[in-house]
Amino acid sequence: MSSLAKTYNPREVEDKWYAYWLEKKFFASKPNPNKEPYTIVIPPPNVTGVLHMGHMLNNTIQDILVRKARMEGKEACWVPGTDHASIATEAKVVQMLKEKGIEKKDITREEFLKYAWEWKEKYGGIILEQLKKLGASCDWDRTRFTMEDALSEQVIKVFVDLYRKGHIYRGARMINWDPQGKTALSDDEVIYKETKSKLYYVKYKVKQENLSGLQHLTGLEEEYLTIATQRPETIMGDTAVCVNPNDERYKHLKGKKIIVPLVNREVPIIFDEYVDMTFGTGALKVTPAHDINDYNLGLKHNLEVIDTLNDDGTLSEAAQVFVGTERFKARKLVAKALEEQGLIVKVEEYTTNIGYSERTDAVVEPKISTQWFVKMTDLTKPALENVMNDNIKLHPSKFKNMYRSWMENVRDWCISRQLWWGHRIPAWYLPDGTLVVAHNAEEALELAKQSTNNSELTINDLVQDEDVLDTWFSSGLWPIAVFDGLLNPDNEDIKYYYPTNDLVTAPEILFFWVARMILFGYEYRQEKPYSNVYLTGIVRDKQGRKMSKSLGNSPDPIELIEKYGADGVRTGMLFSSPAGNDLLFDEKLCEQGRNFTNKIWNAFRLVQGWQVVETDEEDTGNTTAVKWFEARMNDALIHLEEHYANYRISDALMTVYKLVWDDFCSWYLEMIKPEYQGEGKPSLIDKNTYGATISFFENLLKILHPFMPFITEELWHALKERGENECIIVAEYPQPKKQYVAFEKIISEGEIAFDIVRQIREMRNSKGMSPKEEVILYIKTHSKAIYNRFKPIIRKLANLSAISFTSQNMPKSFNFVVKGDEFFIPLKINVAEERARIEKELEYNEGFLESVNKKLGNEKFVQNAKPEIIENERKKKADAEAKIKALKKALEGLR
RNA sequence: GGGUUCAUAGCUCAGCUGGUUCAGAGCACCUGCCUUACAAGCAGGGGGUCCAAGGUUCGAAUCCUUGUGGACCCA
Repeated sequence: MSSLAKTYNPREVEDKWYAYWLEKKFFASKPNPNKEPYTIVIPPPNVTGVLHMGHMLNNTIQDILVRKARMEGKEACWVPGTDHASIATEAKVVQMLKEKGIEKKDITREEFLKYAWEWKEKYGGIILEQLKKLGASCDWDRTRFTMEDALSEQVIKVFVDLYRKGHIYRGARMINWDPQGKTALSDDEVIYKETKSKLYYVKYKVKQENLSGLQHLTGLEEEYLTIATQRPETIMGDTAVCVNPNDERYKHLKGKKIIVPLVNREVPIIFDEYVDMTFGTGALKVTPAHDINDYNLGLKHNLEVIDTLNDDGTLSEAAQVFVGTERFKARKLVAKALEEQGLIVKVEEYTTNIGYSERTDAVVEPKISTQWFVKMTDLTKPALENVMNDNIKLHPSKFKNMYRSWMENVRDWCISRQLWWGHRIPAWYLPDGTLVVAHNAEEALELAKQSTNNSELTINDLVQDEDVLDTWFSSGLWPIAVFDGLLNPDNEDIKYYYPTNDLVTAPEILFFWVARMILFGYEYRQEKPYSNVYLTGIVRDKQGRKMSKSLGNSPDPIELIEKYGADGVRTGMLFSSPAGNDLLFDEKLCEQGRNFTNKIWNAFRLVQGWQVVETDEEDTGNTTAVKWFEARMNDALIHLEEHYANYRISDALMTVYKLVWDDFCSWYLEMIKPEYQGEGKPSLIDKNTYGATISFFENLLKILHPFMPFITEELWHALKERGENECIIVAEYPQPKKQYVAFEKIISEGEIAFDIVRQIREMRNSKGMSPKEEVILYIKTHSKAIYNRFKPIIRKLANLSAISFTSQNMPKSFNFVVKGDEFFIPLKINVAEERARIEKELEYNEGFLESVNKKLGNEKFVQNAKPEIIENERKKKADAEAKIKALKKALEGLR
């Protein structure tokens, strides 16, 4: 017997093969005009990142696609790389400096960047190393980084180009300010969460006109207007109070002024239908500097803008009171001060949606600020069209609608970030404040000299914009930039690999990233960046919670790989992850994956213990077994191709899983398994069967390879001596043959045979008989021919001492019916029990026949249904009738 | 509030343009087995009013309407 371990040990093989593939340069790709290119660019993970379960899923899928394409003889190229992730990385570096006792504000930009690069060099490659453990077959020689010189140059070029084409502008706008990260956020980086808050009802004093006597006449002492606000700390920035012109309660206030509490500012009462009369008191305080809607109202009514907050979220000088106090503390202090002045009418509990920074989780502050924007309306047109017409296909397609609604309602994209780590905006300011956009300082100086007619200007007169670009701006260029397609638009790589084929990413960044790549693709290559976008789901825990560090519910992928093997984890991830659906991850899935590798391993152990003998013995059923499996495998290959074509990777895996486990191991190998020859002696098998089996095994390994690269490479070499470049990673992928009649015939014969085997096994089970106890099977049929081929197989699998045909019913025997034929096994039986069993089956079949007859008896059905459907009903009827007849006869035999 | 999307077995999901014995798969569960490849295994089995109510149709898990409940996007 073999010396191989009973269980597969992935640790012994994974690193070995990965190193071998690298050594043989199997992942490397060069443009090859004789081959069709197949390209994927990796969604660049953050340099700060370590591998998480989302990456595992995402990159496993990419690797599957790439490996299959490579085996299909395509020039497969998977470009890896990382993303500089401005906010996240800067936060990490600031944190690191803090631990060293260095504050960011105490060092220069250059010093800071030096630390940042050091940090990047040290930690930035971790995630890529982890991907290697997973088996990712990236062309590592092509690894790129969004902030490396070559890529930065491309980013700057695009910025300047867009600016000069008029697509980029600078403007004062209400932006989302993250006071913790001290940066502006795009709308997409704000997460709205339902938050418990309070609604304060505050009295504002209406200013009385100085008309003498009037006051006395009307008897009015002092009039107050009550407003409701969630943010009392912004009161000091109020520059109006607004009511609805249709609101009867306030009509008399037209033209009056009101006094803002605490700061005693006199502001107008304005009228606008924007105000919801039913909310709060129907009176709205207007703070243009701190609310987007108020800002718009302010624009419309020409209100003063008073910004009462500093960048760090503390109150500014303009607030006059509580200057320097943090905003939430200020809220309490203001409320208290108002209370003391008797101006608080009441306070209500209130639930509202509040925006949080995706990066720092700080409450986002609406703020007026000068930022850089990309004008989106002109650029989005081709990006929308080509997704809607399926030129770029989204998988699953349900995301098309979401994509459209976003693209149709797109707002200008705020691309500046108040950070140091990133691509610094190539804009320079002259002493007089004029702006020059250029590729570098030298060019800027030249332009400045020209525009000012001042040749005396020096580089020291120019001050570069402090801001950097949104990270998505550079990652939007990724599919072009990794091939240097912006600086050398006609280079060989970009011409060969672009457009790429597939992109695998998460739906949550469909807009952040995917849309922007598409938009840039059309702007700079007049071509889509890829043909298919496969959207994976979010990996969640068993309870459906998103995996997160704070919850601590995410397993460490590397530990999982150590525990179950990369192949086991890869398949585990895919067992339950249809495209676009969230994956509820359970470690059990990896266990199932590991068990599968073990199953394959043991199938190999079985086969490798065999020895070929020359034999003249007549066919033992092996010929049938081989033909049957050949047909089954072909069938599976056809389905497999369909699944791949539709990006149903999970279904593709399941097809292979069942083919290997059920058809190959449970049926085929059991059919051909030779007799045990005794301790230490190899089992003997005929040459044809052995050869066919090895070839089946090879094909199975090939179709398994994209899912389980390591074990398949190991067994590929264990199965046969191979040359040093004859690896499964580059072996030819099996193609299905055109399905022909012989295949269908043997599969249906096999189905009957298996039915018989199952019936006999069930009989043994229900009667508590040992599988070792041999029995005799009698078949009563009109068409003996259909059993000819499978007779020896049925005998072997059901452990029968003999199979005979009979023309008579056999009384006192166990009997069953398959497809209208009767089967008898002489046994001591309980007649009543058997009758009951058969009567139950008869009842079901009669009911079924009745429903079929009803259908066929319905004139409208016969008139309207398609011919093949009617034909099918007739066949069902005939089958049911034959079965009923046989069951009735069986009952007669049991009298 | 507007939009998109989903609801099928205990769990995760298939089920394509209505029609195969259509009610499925995997896992889980139950029963019996350490049967010389595999107990990380083998053999067998039981699970569902296809969210609800209407409608279209000869025929509905599938199409339409309404409702309920969830998810996501946008405000």
